Amino acid sequence: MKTQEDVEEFILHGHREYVPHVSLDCAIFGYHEQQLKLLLITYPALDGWCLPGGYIKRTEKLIEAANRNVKERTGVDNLFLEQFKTFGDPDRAKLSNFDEDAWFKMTGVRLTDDNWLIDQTFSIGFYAITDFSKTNLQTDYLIMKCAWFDIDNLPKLEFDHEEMVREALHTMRVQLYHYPIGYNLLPEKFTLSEIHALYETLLGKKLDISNFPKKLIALGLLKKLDEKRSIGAHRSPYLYTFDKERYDEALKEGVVLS
Amino acid sequence: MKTQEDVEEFILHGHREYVPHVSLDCAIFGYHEQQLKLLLITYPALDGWCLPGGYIKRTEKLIEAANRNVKERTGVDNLFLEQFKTFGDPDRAKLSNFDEDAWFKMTGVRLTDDNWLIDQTFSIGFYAITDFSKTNLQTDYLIMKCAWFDIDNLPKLEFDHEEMVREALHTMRVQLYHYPIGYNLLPEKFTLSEIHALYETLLGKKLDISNFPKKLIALGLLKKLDEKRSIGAHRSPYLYTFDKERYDEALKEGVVLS
DNA sequence: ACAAAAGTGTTCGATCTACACCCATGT
DNA sequence: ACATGGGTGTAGATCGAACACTTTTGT
Repeated sequence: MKTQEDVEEFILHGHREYVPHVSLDCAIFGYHEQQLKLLLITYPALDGWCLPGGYIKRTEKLIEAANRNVKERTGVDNLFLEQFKTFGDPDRAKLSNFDEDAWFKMTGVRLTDDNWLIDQTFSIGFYAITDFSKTNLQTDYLIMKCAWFDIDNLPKLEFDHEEMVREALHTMRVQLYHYPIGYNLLPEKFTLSEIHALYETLLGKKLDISNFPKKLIALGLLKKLDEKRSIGAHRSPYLYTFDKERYDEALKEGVVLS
Repeated sequence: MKTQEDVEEFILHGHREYVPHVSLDCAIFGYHEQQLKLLLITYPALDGWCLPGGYIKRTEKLIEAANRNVKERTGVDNLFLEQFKTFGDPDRAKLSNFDEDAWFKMTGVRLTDDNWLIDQTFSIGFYAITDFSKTNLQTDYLIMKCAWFDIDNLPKLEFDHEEMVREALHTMRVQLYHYPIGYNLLPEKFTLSEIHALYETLLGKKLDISNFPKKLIALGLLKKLDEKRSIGAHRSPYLYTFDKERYDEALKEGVVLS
């Protein structure tokens, strides 16, 4: 959505290119140096923050649409993306404070009651995780703001997006030991401390530093390398990598050691 | 869908009452005496079998629509119903062998290309389990056949419904120890043998008879009663019930002992 | 007494948890 | 040598699988 013409076309005739009544929303988690953040956006004429989302093209597979969505906001492609739930109660998208005039000013089009965007819409929830320091946030003609928020300090969200975030977090945490989450969140080679911090942050709780590596290695997700990294005035830690083969299997099979 | 007028109205103007482009499909598993079956239906003018499904009324919550669907087919209300995945790839509903003339004979309406039923539709998958001996299968003006099939001997299914069944089975089996599945599948009071047979059948594998009760009791799902049941020429087994309070918690919390 | 089914231990090993301990490194 | 963070080891508890054993019941 680059120009105002794009927007007008989308509002008036978007249902030709996109399937109406169905959208997707992405809970994109961002990790970096022991901080867990969530990407939120704002739409024109709406006060509050929302999960980034959008409609699905008639030619697209579901996962492709989710990927496109994530890429449009963050610049990052081919992230690990996983469906967690679909939302569709009739009152889920009730707008509390839609400012018609502000919308008109922004878009140049009045939203009439018969517009395809007004009708009830189901939303398929996806979640993803990326390294927020490597993203390149992009707004849009229809997306006013786009920013990372600390997961423990989220603003009030519009629609049913707070429930979505709860469900997304829960699913992500359950799947953390079973899917190749975290693959893109660490450098190619990393230390145990780094992955330990990552898992603690994602799970939001302490993990015993001694038992933690045993578990991951037992699961076969980690490979110990023969290299060390110098970190200054302390003992040099060994480096590890993810066992890519195992991870690819996991993606196909769905689960590592089910 | 009782009369031909209903059907005509539905085909021509259904999108007024129902949300177009979105449907749901239910994998309804049926259990009875160590048999696991799946409910399948056929539509007019289509050779193959499908999962029962339908559209969602504009006034309905998602779970209510799923419930209505299950009740319309089986007569059973208020089953445990759980979403497992949403399907929406553009080619998922390609009809291989749609017989236009047969459809016209059945319904009295020709399906034109601009009909709301023809357009791309996303489907939200639900699964449920019931006791098939207590169901009362019902067909419809738009549902020609409706029958239980042995889970190990399913016919070829239309659309992407084979994938749906695979996913539904997988989700059900993962959730078996965490959700109050099976609550409606056994009599109020039952023996360990009965619930043991149930779990073996649902999981499709043998479970050690000795360790099995320990696990369920440890999870707190079972309560041992002070009664026995006489079963003839053998030792009388104790009776058990589900711990309803624990189960209700599980429904709210989502998980028993996460 | 017996067959058949119910129900209870008991052993062994794997896995988790908590914590104490040793190692490496630069100042 | 010591402070600091990296890494290993171990004792105890818990869990799970496998399998043998005892109990109950009607004939």
